[in-house]
Amino acid sequence: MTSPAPLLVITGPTASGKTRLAVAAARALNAEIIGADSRQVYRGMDLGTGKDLEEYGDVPYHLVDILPAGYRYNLYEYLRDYDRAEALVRSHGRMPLLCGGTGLYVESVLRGLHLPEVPADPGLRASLAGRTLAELTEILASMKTLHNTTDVDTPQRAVRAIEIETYYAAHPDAAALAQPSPRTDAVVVGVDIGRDERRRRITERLHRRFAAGMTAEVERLLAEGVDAENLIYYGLEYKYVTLFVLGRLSRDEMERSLETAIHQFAKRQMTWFRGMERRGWHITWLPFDMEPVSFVGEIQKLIENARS
RNA sequence: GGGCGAAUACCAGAGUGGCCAAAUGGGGCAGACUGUAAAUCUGCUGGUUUAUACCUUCGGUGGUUCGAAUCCAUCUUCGCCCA
Repeated sequence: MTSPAPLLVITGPTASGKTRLAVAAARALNAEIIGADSRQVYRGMDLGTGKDLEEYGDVPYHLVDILPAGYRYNLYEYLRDYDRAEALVRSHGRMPLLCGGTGLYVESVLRGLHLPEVPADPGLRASLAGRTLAELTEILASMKTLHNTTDVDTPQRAVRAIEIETYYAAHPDAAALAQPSPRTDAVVVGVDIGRDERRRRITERLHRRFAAGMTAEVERLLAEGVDAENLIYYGLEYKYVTLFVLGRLSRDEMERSLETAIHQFAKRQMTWFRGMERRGWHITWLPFDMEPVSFVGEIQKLIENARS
């Protein structure tokens, strides 16, 4: 009796070439790719998110192009969709290959986190309206141990956190569901790329994207009725190109700020991965410029070791 | 040829006798982060393994002063204006 296929994870910073390597691995290992990218979920946002759909060929992929541009996806929805996607891949008798650079999504999957649906509570929100962040923080602290800082970054976040805690208090079964159970069947590979090379590739890729019509892509999204504020909220390419299209930034300012912002984003991704390692996740780093055949060979070894 | 202005840390830029290793912003580095995560937030950023400490720094040189990034002289470079 063979043990079930492990969960293979391929992550890394932006512009490291994750997709290409993941596709090679999926072909060799009979896997289907599940995206772990908070922006590639949107349809019509291709150049700016670096979707590279043509690289997939006949390899099935999930959680890419699943939502209309302008939608605001979140972690709860991602985990819900992830669980469905993994079940679907397994029902095909294939190995799930989680690929993407959204650290929060990747780590949440690895932690075996499943969040219950917590509906908005208009009454509660109304009763908390106008409270200061300090007051909200105090209320939240009285409900649970503050285990993170982003809950109380802004009043809106704090209100949502209180809303969730209130719901948990009334629904113990939902609270129980939110207890993570870390997965032990995962093999995590990181695409390793040095800082200078990473920055070079980001800059180079950015120029290619502009040449390929990234500005036109944003103009098209706006013309289709996607709200500019939502595009700006997406950050990076969509934020800066939208600001340029709206005339709020000159072309030169936009290109410079965007390039810097992407470099900073990649750095933040690396901070997340280092944090994951400190939290106990083992990531095997393989060089970004490895031959796909060798890359796949290394992964096969890792999977065999994990099985024994 | 004459006149004026400017030269400050990686960059921009404040400071105009002591409270200045020098505001602020950017960049960079490090970090946090469970319902926004390509988001949001925090710390550090001349050197000395710790520092309410010392050393080196504000174009160069030489002065004035108890004390200079700040005042004076001179040189260099850059910008502007009049010829």
